[in-house]
This record gives sequence, structure tokens and C-alpha cells, in this order.
Amino acid sequence: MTDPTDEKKRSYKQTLNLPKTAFAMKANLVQNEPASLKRWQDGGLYRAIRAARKGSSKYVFHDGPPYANGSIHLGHLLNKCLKDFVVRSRTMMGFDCPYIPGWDCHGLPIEHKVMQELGEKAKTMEAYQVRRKCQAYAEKFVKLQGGQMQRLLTLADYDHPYLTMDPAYEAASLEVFAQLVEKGLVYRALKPVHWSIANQTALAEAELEYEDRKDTSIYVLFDVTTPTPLHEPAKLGPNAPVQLMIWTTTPWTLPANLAVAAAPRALYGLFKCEWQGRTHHVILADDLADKVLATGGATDVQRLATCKGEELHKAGVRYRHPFIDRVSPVVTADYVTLEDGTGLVHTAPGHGVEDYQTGLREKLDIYCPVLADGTFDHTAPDWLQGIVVWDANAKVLEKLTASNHLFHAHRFTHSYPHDWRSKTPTIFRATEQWFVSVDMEKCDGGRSLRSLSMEHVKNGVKFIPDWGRNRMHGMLESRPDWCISRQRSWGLPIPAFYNKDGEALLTAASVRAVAKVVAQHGSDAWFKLTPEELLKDYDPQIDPDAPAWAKAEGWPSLGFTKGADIFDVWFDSGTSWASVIRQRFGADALPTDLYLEGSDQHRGWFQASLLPAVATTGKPPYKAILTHGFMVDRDGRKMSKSLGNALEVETLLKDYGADVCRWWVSSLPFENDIKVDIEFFKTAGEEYRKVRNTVRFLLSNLYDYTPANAHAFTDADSTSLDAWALGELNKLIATVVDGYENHHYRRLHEALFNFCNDTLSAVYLAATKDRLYCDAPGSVRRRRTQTAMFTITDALVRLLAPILPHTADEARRALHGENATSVHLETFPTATGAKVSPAWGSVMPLREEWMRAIEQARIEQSIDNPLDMGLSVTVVKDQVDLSSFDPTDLADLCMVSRFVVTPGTTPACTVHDLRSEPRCERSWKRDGSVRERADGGMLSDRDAAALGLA
RNA sequence: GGGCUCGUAGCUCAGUUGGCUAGAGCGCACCCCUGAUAAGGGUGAGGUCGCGUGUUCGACUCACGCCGGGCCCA
Repeated sequence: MTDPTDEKKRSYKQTLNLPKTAFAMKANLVQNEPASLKRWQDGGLYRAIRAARKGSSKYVFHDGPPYANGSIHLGHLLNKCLKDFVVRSRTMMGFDCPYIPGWDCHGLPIEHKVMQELGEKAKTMEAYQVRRKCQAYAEKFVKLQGGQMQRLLTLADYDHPYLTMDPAYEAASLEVFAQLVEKGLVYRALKPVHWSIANQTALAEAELEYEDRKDTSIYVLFDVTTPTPLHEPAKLGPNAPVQLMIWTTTPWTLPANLAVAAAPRALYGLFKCEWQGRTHHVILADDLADKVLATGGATDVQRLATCKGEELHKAGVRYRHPFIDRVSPVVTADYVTLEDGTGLVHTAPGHGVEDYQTGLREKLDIYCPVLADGTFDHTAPDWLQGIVVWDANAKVLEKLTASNHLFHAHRFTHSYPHDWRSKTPTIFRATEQWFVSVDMEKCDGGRSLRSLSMEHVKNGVKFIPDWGRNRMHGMLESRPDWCISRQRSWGLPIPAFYNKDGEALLTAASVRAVAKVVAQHGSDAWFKLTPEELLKDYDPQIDPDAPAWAKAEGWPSLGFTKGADIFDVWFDSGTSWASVIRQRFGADALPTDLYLEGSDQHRGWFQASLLPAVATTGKPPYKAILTHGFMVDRDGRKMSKSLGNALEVETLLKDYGADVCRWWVSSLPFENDIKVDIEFFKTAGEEYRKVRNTVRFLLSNLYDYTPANAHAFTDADSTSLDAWALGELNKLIATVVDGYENHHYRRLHEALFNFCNDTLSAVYLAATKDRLYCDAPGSVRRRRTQTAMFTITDALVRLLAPILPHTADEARRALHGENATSVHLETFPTATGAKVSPAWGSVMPLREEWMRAIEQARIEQSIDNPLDMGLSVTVVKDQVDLSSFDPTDLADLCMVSRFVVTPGTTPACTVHDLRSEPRCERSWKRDGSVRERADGGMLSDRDAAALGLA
């Protein structure tokens, strides 16, 4: 049996204008996003945007190249999404914002991987053959990552990316190099590098394997030749003999000793002791003295005086080398610790990185008497010449013992770097490297590159966040010269030639001659062609900078060779402003508007780009730098595969889809560390659903609306709910566009979410449901609301587009039809002109009070349904004037059946129980007009009118 | 060890030049609706603002120190 009431209800239900839409509640992003992507690709969206923005003012944004290795990770996700927000939002602001994605293709990680894959075979291959493998490897990952980045729905010229291994790119980099050479900023000097004796080659950190090795550590006495700050307090005559005690684990480096380093703030003591039957006065770190002196067998130890390490240095203490006729200084160094040794560190600038830094600072020679084969050269004492360093250890010990300078020696085991290929121990050996000087005063105006760059960082570049300026300034202040050479084969060759005596030919003209060949044949040419072929367009006779040997009679047949160095990969990417931006868009496109990378690039790409640009163009390559932080896990610890706390991008895309991931990125305070946890993606997914459902509800109530029946808003509408909503939309537009403009993505994300969640879903859409469903379809009130909703939907979809490219596209097509222009070709909305009564500013806070009264009535009077309530409200006139408001709007705003504004002097809100009054069977309202109609149903006036009943 | 930086409700974050009972969203609790329904709505409870010492009439906001993260160096 059917309940007759049910039947009637059902019949009225069919008279309602219930929402209808094809825009699904369930997004199905994982299936549908690839379809969007394909549609954009097939339709040539990137090209269409370029065409649409042709002639508009340009916003030049430049992609920092990720390394072409491995799959993209969360860092890429963050970086690429932020970049995409920039590109898409600037485009929607009306700028022509072309975006060329790039990849860093050269470098050791790839070469290393390829060499591992090749194994023994590598030994039989020519350099260019290995390079070919490297190129194939890079290409493979460019393709893989490019696909992954596109899956993130990022918009870029993926058909024409820039690769640092492209001949045109390489040639442009070389041209920048030529200009640096022209300025006289490039020089050659010694620098210690990890050196494999077995393979006679330099090694990178990644090519080292640390293994245990037995060595002899020695405590050595150096005779002081000057007075020290300790002489007087110790009551010794100024020329009384004292000794410094140093400790080292590499006795063979002693011939290259040029200094002793002390910790500036540590305490050093002068100790009188008996050793080997004689009285000695020895200086070493106070904290270590007891132990060390005892170990070496000294007795009757007596501390005579102490001083700080820096005092030894300031007093100009010097000592005589134990077996070479040389006097050297005591210096200070921050890295000296008192963990082991004597607190006085043997310093050989040619044999250690720290020693080298100290050497530079103290203007010591970078002295290295060891040849490529590991033997001592002619500058070493004759008893060491020709001896391999490993055999030299014993000889040095013998010599020190003989002269009574060896205080103590013992065998010990430590972890020591070995060549990963030959498994033999490596050494630090100073070799000739190429540098770009930051201190030579050869830039414009006789300034140094350092001071010029620092000045630009201070005044000429915008930093987001601003502390980046300070950070980079500090780094520039303390950075050493840029060592641009590497001893590898997978890279851009440094186009230097050498004669038999090792003298170099590297001038602006010679570099340009090689660049010409590289532009045509790629850098492989360097490895395949002869020096003469590479220099076929070079004539030293007309090159004023050519060295004498190249100008000599008979050149080039006198014989010379190609250098084996390649550029530091940072030079490759650091010249991208020239190789990409200037080359493709012209010099006018410099400086670019923005570089956007992780904050680690203050030392990396930002600086590598700044220095060549400032040196050669006099300007930074960017107007602004935006940095983001790093991903950390839920507990704030760094993310890494080895810790097992990393999330896979592939998985995230498969489980949540790109739009959800992008929504998450837009919610981040990206300038700091970013906590990542799978939970956050779940939350982002829920927020996305909220936004999507709001859009869906808007769309579903516009099924019978076209702009042709739009309501024309007038001042008389200013107190309408619709005017209020349009006013809120205007605020949203302002916040969101400003957010895009200033990279406040988080703020705009929040504004968009709150607009959907609160302004629309909880307030406006809840309030207007009744009229949309129950008013006659073509009624003025319903059309007015639909007009506002259409405007809101169209605007909202555009504002969402940079963040949710797929969803916005889908919604736009649902709103305007399948053949509408893509939202990505549109611009951001501007404020609507509808006038909004200022009284709304007071009504909304009052609404919250009314809602609380309703909640209270619900509990106290057990009225569950707000439609069973009526509200009598008294407001103080000079605060809010509700007289021009439609009481029905106010009732709808509170979702009650009736709203009466009653006169009075004190604010009040009374809830009336309307349950005894008849209820409209169609709208469920008890608005006081409900009575039986011609069809026998109980209906309100409005509903009866909508049905054409009396 | 140094430079820069971060530490506010269970979670993610706002808090402008120091000044009214420290805000939002999510989550949670309780409740409503069943004509946005694997939806929608209402109300509410949650905070020693990392710790300590100063400056000040007054500090989440300033200074110094400490603890715990991060990036880059050493």
C-alpha cells in the first residue's frame, strides 16, 4: 500500500527546479587528468596561448634545470608546481609568459652511472664513445622526467626544452666564457684534488670508496726560530730553544709543509720536559699535553706558561722545517680541534683542502712536490726524488728520527679514501686548475666581480623571502674563486691548448674559434678532432692575447695538445640566461623577471648564474629570486630514501591525482621547511572535494540559465543576497589576484577554500536553495540569483585555473559548453559592478548571533528543524538599518521560515515556535501564507503562484 | 663549529610598526537535514604562543642565552 502523503510529496517534488548537471561529484582525477593532458597536447594549448598573448608585455620566467637522472621526487613536485602557478597566473594576468623547461645533462653522476654500467668495457673505449652513452642516458631521463612533469599538468614548451648538452647551448656557454677570458678574469692555478696514482687522474667525491688502511701517525717537533708570547712568562730568554709539536697521519706530506695551524681560541702551553735524556721546551694544546707527552715518553713535565692560539699567530711565531731549509709561520684556522693530535696542525696547502684554504688566506704557496705518478719531483730533497709517496713515509720517519725530531710514532688503522675503480688508496695532490677570479678588479669600473655582485644582491635584486638577500650576500662575501675545471669527460670541454712546456693557449679569440666548431658539431668535436682542426678559424697572428709560442714561426706544426679538462656543470647551468633566454628571446629579455628554486641554490645556480652575467653584462640575470624550503617528514626531519620516510610522486599521483597534489602545494608556506605526510594529501583531497562539490552545485543550478536571461543589477538590488555574494566575489578576486601577483599562494588558497566552504556553501547557496528550487523558473528573483551564480562560477573557475588546471578546464566546459575557449586562454576576472549595501557588513556578524539563538531554541524548545522557527529581531537603527532588506532574504539567510524586524531600542532576537502553523507541502516553509489550494494541497502563496494555482 | 632560517590549539598555518578575553581551516564532540546525499547545515570543546633571563607600564611580538629541526658551509 502507498502512503497518500508520500505520493503528494512526490508529485510536488516533480514541480521543483532541482539541480541537474553532468559535472560528476566524483572527480576520477587519475583517469580524467591524462585525458585533459592529451586534449591540451592535441589542441596545441601551449602554442595557442603564445599566439593569444603575442604582442602582450612579456613576463620572462626562467627554469632552473633539474639534473637528468632518476625519477622526479617531492622536491621536483613542489618546485614545478610553484613554477607552474607563476607561469599560469602571469599568463592569466595578460602577460606573454613563455616557459622553456630545461635539463642539466652533463656531469659526474651520469658519467659515474654509465661507467658502472660499462664496467671493464670502459677501459677499451674512447672518451667520445663513453660520452655517447652518457648522452643516451641523459636523453632517457629527460624523456622520463618530462613525462612526469607533464603528468603534474605543468604548462611548458615541452616540445622544445633546453638541454645543456645541445650544441647551440654549449656554444653560447663558450661565448660567455670567451667574454670572461676577454675581461681577464680566467686564470690557471694549483689546487689540491683527490688523485688516483694508479689511474693518474683526479677523482670526485662520488668516485671514492672509504676503506680501512694501516698508516703511521707521527708526532713531530719543529724548532721555533722566533721569540714567542710564551718565552717571557716562562722566564726564558727570547732566544731560548723551544719546539712546536705537530701530529700527522701522512708523513709523506711533510716535505710540502708550509705552516702550522693553531685553533685561535684554544689554550696552548709551553711545557718543560725530559725526553731522550735532554731537556725540551715544547708547545702544544694545553688540554692534550699530558696525554701526548706521556705517550712519547717525556718525563718531569712542567707547564711554564699558556696563551691563546691566536696570540702565537699574532706574535709572528715561525719555525724551521725539520729537514728542509725553510722557515714557516704559525697561522690560525677554525677547523683545528682538540679532539686528537696536538692542537697544532701540520699544514701543506698542496695536499689538503683545508690546508689549501688556509694557504690562500695566508698567501702561502700551493706547493706540491708530487708528480702525477705519485713520485717526488726535483724540488723535493734529493733523498726523496723519484720515490713514491707510500715508500716516502718510511724515509721521512728515518730522517726525523735521525735528527731527533720524531717525538713519537705508532701504527694505526683508519678509514681512508680509495679509488673506486682501482681500489688503490688516493692522495691529495695540487694540480693546475682553471679559475674565475672574484677579486681581480677587472669588471666595469675597475671593480671586482665580488664587490659588483654583492652590490647587485644588496640593491638590484628582489628576494622572496627577503632574508635570501642577506644569505646570498654573506655567501658572496666569503666565497673563494670559482674553480671551473673538472678532470672528467662528460661535459663541456674547457677549450685550452698546451705546448710541450705546459703553457696554455686560451684567449677570447681561441675560445670563440672552438665555439664555432662546437656550435656545428657539439662538444664531441673536442674529443674527435685534432687541435689544428679545432682551431681552423683561429689565427694567433691577429690575436693580441695569443701567447708567444702560438705566434712563433712554424705554428701550428710545432705541436700542441688539447686540454683534458671540462667545465664544472655549474658553469653549464650558470650560463643558461645566455644560452636560453638571450639566445631565444634576445638581449631585451634580460634580466629575466624571476628565478625560482630551492634555497640551496643561493650557493648553487643563483650564484653560478649571477657571476658570469654580472661579469659579462654588468647586470644580474634576474630581477627577482624566489626560494622555497625543503621537504621534511612529519617530525621535521629531512626526507631521504635511506631513512625510508620519502613519499613517491608516482604513488601520490596514482592515489590522489595531480590537481589534489597541486592544491596541496598551493597551501604551503613554501619559504620554510615543508612537512610532508600522507595524511596531508588526504586532507588536501577532502578540501578538493569540497571545492569541487561547491562548483558542482553552482553548475547544477544553472542548467536552465543562459546569459540571455541575465538579471540587470541596479542599486535597488544592493540589499539582496545576490549583491552580497557578488561583493564577496569582488573581495575574493582582489585577494586571489594579489596573491598570484605576490606569490602568496597560501593566502589565496585559503581565500578560495573559505569562499567555497563558507561564503558559498554554508551561507549563500544554503540561503538561495529555496528560491532556486521553488520559485517559478523564470521569476525575477530566481534569475537574479542565477545571474549572480553564473558570474561567480565563471570567475571562480578562472581563479582556480592556475592551481587546478584539469578541474577548472572541466568546470569551464560544463558551464560554457564543450566548444568554449579553454579557461587557460582566459584572463582573471575583474570586480563586478553590482552595488552592495554597506549594511551587509553589519548583517553578517549579526547572523552569527541569530544562528546561536536558533541553536539554543533547538535545545531548549526541542525544535529540530529551523524551518519550524520564525525569528523576531530588533536591531538598533543607527547601527544597522534593515528596513530596505527583504525579510525573506533574511529568513533564508538563517534558513528559518519567517523573519520579522521589530522596532525597539535594545537589540533582541526571539525565536518563535511555528510548529502549530500549517506547513507548505512544496517548500516545507511555514511562512504564514500557507492554505489549501485548488489542487487540494497545502501551499504557500509563492508556491501556489509558481504552480499557477489560486 | 660558522652563516641564514624555523619552532603559536591534536594537525596545517595567520598573527601587520610590542597594547583590548591569541585567530582560521581541518580534525574531534554533540546535534540537524534527507529536494547538493559515498553530499549539505548548526553549535561547541581545544593553546604553559619551544625553554630561560632580560628591556618595557605592557612581549607571541624586541634583546641575549639554551634546547630541538632545516639549508649551505667548515
